[in-house]
Amino acid sequence: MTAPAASAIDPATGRALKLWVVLSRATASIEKRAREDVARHDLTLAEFGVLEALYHKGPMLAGEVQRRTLVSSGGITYLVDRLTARGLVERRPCPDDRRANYVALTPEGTTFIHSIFPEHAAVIAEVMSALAPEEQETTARLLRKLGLSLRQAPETSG
Amino acid sequence: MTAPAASAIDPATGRALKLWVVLSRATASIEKRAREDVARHDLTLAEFGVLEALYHKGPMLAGEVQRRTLVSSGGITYLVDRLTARGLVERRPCPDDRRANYVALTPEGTTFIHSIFPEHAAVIAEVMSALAPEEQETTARLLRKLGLSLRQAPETSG
DNA sequence: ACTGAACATTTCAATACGGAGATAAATCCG
DNA sequence: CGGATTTATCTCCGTATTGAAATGTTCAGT
Repeated sequence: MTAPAASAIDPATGRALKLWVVLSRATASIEKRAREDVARHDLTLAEFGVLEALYHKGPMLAGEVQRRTLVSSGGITYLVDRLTARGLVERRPCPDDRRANYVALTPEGTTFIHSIFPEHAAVIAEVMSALAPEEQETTARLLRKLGLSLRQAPETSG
Repeated sequence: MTAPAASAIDPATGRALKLWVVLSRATASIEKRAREDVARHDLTLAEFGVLEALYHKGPMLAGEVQRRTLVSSGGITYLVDRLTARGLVERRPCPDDRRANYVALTPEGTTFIHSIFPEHAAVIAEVMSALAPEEQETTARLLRKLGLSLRQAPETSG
């Protein structure tokens, strides 16, 4: 009688809920660790994400960075403003489309992310080392499947 | 020349980073969906989490709710304040320890969460239905392993 | 060329949440 | 018993983030 409604949950739903809880917790734990790591350099995870995206993909349109880093359109402006103020990135007008503009690392920004990325990657690697390589790949494959299904079918029921 | 540093990443680190990206994205997508669902009832996910915890476990000390819902100490006060203002939960003094107090659902709160929980659970179930039951269990098992390792070993390197 | 719709980005106000220190109660130890 | 330490919660402030409306741009149709 201590679990009033849980008993009314069918197995499939219970399984889904359990997965959701575990997924949330694991992500929160890792995020916390990652956040602490980048905080040493006075960065938020979102800021780090922008730098990393530019580092690995080169200059991108603001909208691309936005989609890649999963922040709102207002958020990307804020982030780029902050990083610009620190001299790590810069805006460049897009010649083809004057509505848009590129965001690119400055030389300082490149040096900076180049120096801190490996440490951060090492932290993530250590965190994930709780799983064997094969397990990591299995998890990634399943989560990718899950994530893709959500982007393809935003609203199904009705 | 378009991927300046990625080539310098060893396979194990690359695997870990890839998993981290996929994990973040999947969680963000599901969180977004879950957030939209509870927003219909003018709740944040954190508020829903508090209600759900109390619903399934009965009255708990504020600190327990905090640990379970992964918010800060300041956050739990804020959440309980808001839910109290809406008449959904109430604080009850703890007879044994006057510093502490229980947080419990009011009758209204119980009715409320009872009426909305199944819908929310159904949303989660639908989201997770992209994975077969066995896949869900595998994912949950691996993520649990990952999450546990983090709580047990907060700081390893040094 | 002119109108209006779609689009990329920015501005702006609102807010949920985290974190440090304060408060108050319980516990421990001499 | 009385002072020190730990524990549970709250208050206060900062701030990252979102969502809506505004701004300026492109493009299709006529």
